[in-house]
Amino acid sequence: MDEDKQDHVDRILAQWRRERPDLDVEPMGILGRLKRLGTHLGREVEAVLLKHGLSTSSFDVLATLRRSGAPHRLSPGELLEMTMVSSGTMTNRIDQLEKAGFVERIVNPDDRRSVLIALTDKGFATVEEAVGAHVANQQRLTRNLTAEDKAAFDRLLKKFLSDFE
Amino acid sequence: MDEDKQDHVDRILAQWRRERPDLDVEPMGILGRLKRLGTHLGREVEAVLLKHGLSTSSFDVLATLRRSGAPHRLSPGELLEMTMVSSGTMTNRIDQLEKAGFVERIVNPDDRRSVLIALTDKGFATVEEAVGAHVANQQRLTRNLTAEDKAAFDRLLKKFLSDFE
DNA sequence: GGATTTTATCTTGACGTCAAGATATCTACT
DNA sequence: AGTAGATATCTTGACGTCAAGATAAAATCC
Repeated sequence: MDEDKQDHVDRILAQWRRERPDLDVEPMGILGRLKRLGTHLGREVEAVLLKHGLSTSSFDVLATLRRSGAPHRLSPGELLEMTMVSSGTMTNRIDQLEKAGFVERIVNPDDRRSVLIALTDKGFATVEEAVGAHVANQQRLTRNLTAEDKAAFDRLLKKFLSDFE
Repeated sequence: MDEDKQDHVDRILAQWRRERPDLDVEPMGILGRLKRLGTHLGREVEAVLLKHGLSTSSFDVLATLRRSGAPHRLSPGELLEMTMVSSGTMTNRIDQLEKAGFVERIVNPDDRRSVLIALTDKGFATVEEAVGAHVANQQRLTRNLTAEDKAAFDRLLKKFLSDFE
């Protein structure tokens, strides 16, 4: 199934083996493919969300609120925990979503340092539509992997990821 | 080996299953882990290169020139083909590297639209050191994967990646 | 109850990226 | 030769991100 065909990363590794035969580049192959694949997938995902007026960043926040369940409210701090971005980035994301009318900031009467980010009706409707298209897109993107591939891949990803979180 | 332990992505999927049991979220698990893993790995890589005064972006360009072999010169267009970035991004990267003294722009006598980007001695020395540390770091990052894991992972990545390039 | 430390969020300035368009040069065709 | 189209690079303006620090409010400690 063309598994032995040289791809872009193979050519990079071949160059390194020629120029620096002392280096063990096996990990570079894995990490290089992982990075390229991530870039491709990120662009595919972005393209679909854009049709719903959302960036990946915006979608991530709206989706986090949506899947948290009613009443669809979380503090910026709680959103932060779930999204691997800095606090400044989260402030920026919330600002945009608020400007677009997808969320609103509600003062937290119990802790005035804090604030609650609440999905508006418009935000809820938008993310509800977008998540359907997003999931369908994810299925499309993985359609060429067999069930066995997907299971093995997920197991390896989970194991690898566990080294970092 | 704790493969059944809930990780961050498992918790996200559980939330979606509760809120939207109609969605098939298996692909979301794979793509979510891939994205998070990529982010973690990217940060680890960046940290090591930073010790050599390089960003990942800068290193990518210098490494491409280095592994192309003597005389370590490529046009911006050739660099573009190998790096998945836009032409504007490449111009910006070259500008920085030139300012830092790692590369120089040499006019191409055969085609005056074009230019050759050449590693300076300083650039060569820097990338030569950096690539050693980088490869060692990549080995460290993958040290918890068995030889079988790595082979299986690479096979799956290559297959998946082939859908996009 | 007043001072200190901790927590939660936001602000600032810098960087890397992209899409779209500008510029300069080359190629091909008449 | 002259013109039209293709090609190679650079410019511009907008985003998303981060680290570091600012601000404000709570919690803790004496």
